[in-house]
Amino acid sequence: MRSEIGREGQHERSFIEKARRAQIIESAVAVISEAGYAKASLARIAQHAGISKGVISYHFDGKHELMEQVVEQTYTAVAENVVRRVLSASTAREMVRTHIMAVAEFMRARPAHLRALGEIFVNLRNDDGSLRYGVAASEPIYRGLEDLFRGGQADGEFRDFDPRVMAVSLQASIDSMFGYWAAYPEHDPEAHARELADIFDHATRAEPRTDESAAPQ
Amino acid sequence: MRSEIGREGQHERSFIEKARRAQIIESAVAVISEAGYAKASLARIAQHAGISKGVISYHFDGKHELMEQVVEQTYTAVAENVVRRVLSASTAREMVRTHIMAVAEFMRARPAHLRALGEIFVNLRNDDGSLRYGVAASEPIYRGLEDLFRGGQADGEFRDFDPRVMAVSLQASIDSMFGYWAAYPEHDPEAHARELADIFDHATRAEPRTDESAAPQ
Amino acid sequence: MRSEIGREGQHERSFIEKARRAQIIESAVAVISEAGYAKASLARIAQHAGISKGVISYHFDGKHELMEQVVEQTYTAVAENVVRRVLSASTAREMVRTHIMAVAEFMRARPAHLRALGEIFVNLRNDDGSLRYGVAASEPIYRGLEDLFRGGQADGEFRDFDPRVMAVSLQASIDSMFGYWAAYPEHDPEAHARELADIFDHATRAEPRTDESAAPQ
Amino acid sequence: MRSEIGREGQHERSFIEKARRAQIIESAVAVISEAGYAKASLARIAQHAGISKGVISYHFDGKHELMEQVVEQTYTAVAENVVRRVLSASTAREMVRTHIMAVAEFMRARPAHLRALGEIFVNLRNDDGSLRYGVAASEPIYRGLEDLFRGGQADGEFRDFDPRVMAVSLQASIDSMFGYWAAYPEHDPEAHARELADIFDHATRAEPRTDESAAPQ
DNA sequence: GATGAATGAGTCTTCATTCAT
DNA sequence: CATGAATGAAGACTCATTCAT
Repeated sequence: MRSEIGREGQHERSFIEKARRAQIIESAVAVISEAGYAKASLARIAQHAGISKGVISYHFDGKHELMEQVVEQTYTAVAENVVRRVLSASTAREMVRTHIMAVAEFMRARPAHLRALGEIFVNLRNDDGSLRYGVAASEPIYRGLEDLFRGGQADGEFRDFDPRVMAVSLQASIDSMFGYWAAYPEHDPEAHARELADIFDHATRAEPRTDESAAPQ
Repeated sequence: MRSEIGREGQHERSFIEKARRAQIIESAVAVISEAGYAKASLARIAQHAGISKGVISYHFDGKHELMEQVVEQTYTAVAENVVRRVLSASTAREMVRTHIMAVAEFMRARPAHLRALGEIFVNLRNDDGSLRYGVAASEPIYRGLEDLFRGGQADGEFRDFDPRVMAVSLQASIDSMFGYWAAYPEHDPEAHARELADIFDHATRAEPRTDESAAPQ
Repeated sequence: MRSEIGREGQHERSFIEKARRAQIIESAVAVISEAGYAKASLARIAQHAGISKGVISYHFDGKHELMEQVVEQTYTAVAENVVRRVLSASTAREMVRTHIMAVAEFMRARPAHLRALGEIFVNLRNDDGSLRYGVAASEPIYRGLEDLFRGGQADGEFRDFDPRVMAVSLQASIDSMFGYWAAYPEHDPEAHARELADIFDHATRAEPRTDESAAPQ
Repeated sequence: MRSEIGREGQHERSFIEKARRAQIIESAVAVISEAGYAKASLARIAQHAGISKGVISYHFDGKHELMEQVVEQTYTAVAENVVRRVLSASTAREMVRTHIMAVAEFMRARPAHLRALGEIFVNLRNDDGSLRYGVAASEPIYRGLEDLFRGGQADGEFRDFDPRVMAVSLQASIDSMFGYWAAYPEHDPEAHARELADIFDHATRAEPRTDESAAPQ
């Protein structure tokens, strides 16, 4: 009901409304994560929540807003969790490793949320057909990682590389860790995360010596 | 159709049929890449091809098969291209670099195909709701990279790491390179590819010395 | 509600209730006149009144009754106004002219009410699908005009014509005056009213002479 | 299907399509005229035509286009019929009378069409909420009548009056004739038409003499 | 081989109404 | 008295599929 952000002039939500919205969002997450975005109709989400279709329309401006809320909620949760832990690390090197491990942990705790997030990212579109959350939605993450990398380079912890490409690649590798685990549930995500941390540790660290270590060709 | 003659295997398709199928596949690629999977209805694909909707149903068993054919065709093209070039390299290290560069090249040559491939990968589902091409579809790639890595490790070119995790991460990083370029067309994909090659060069190569180089924690 | 007390007639409504009903009716008028009948949902009316939807249901038996009340209120106001002024005229000829001018005046004073009235007239239907207010709703007006015309004919002021057809045509012309003004706000309604009075003055008055003035054919 | 006017570059309709469109339009007319615009859902129209809902969407771009087609078809039929007959009259006075009689005739022949026309006129709205056919849609009629009146004034057949107001009033009176007949089916529309012709004959004709004929006040 | 036509299930959304608080 | 919440039916529209020609 009504709109959400920029609450100009109205309406802190009642307790019961917040509860309903939360319930519907959870159902949306569950349905999307199980059946995929395309099959996640309002009917199905309502059915999963045990409510009537109209309730969703009552509490959300439309499917679009519901999806955005799913993203916002999940995203916020991930960010808080991860950022807090990353900031507790002292060196850039440790920060990268912590970032990877923290995301992996969150992923183990809430696989459905992450899956739903992924589905919405690649599917939700604006009216003009453009992706609502494209790569651009990851900008904040890229930016944060870039800063981190630049800091490490300034400190001499990291070698000289393009921080943006490193950020994009790291983020993609983390995402794939989740996807891989989803496909192979017997796979050990923690071990994967540790390996991944090693990979980017080697990829970023300053050259141990002044050898002829640059890439050939 | 697809059943009357020589039903034990495939009947060989007539010239005209092959042409029609190719034409339809190309239109599917174009529409998916422009409008996204969800908006890629048969009607739109037919319109783009300048034919009637019925023709698609005539030449393909259904939308599902059409999508599978799009994947198969594109996939085959990528694989041939990349594999041939990778095999021309002599060391494992060079092979990895060549792999990255070859994919990047293909991607620049056929962005629509890659985009369509991505859309189908994350959207096409079996009747039971499971993803038709999940991570599992990348198994052949993973397998190939694994072998490559293992070879390099045996040769002493590469350090000791989990080849599967490395394969998954590399593949994801390559995919993200494409996605990033799609979102930021002014971004230089070749430079990105070179950076990426450097990243995985550092990530895989044998330790230059017997330092205290392992990651902490 | 509307039933507990004094159920044999109407219970007299409390002050607050009358105020609420008036407020809701005004909002209904405003919304109908701005957005049209089809878009005048209870939700919109409630929103315009700054109250909750339930209130309307509480004070009115349903949308149907609300609409009827809008008609009744407006209709009463028009009738009182016009009738009083018409009766102050002394000849039938002046009465017709006064009738036209009085309606025009009311129309300028309350355009929204007239517009809403019109919308409800052509839209509100009984459960069986028949128009709630069809032409039949204008019977009182027709009747009044008929009497007026007949009086004028008896006095020799008016020529011999069918008073019912004249009444229907006059009323329609008056209504159209309003509609035309609504469509062309720069149009001068008072001039229009004067012209219209002239038209029906010529149409009704007794033949100036005993010419061969009857219509041909 | 596809769009209609401005047939740039495509598509004369097949025989069968024309037939279907005609059939659907007739059903729309019937349903609107019987149940009213608000109840004339695509479902009902389809049911009346004995076809599935989707057929309508297939042959028309949407409900909006269907409604416009109903108007266009009916309008064209009326116009042709009436204009042809009016032009056969020789004096302005006769033309006015013929106009009235011709519309009355058409109205008797196709009451449902006229009723549907009326319903759509006052109900169909553009996306922005404005009436698709407001008074403005009658402009061509007004214009034609105006010319006619001006001609008569120039010839000395008609007295001096505002042709626009006369046109609006005449048209409204004609419309009301139809509405009245619809409400009172036992009413004789031909007699009504004759009376109406008399009314406007008196209203328009030149003053027989130089009496004291101007309106009082 | 190809087409246009038709179907019917499924999509989101709107809405008048009811009800517990 | 008033509210927010919920319902369930009905709305227009989309789409993959089927079929006669």
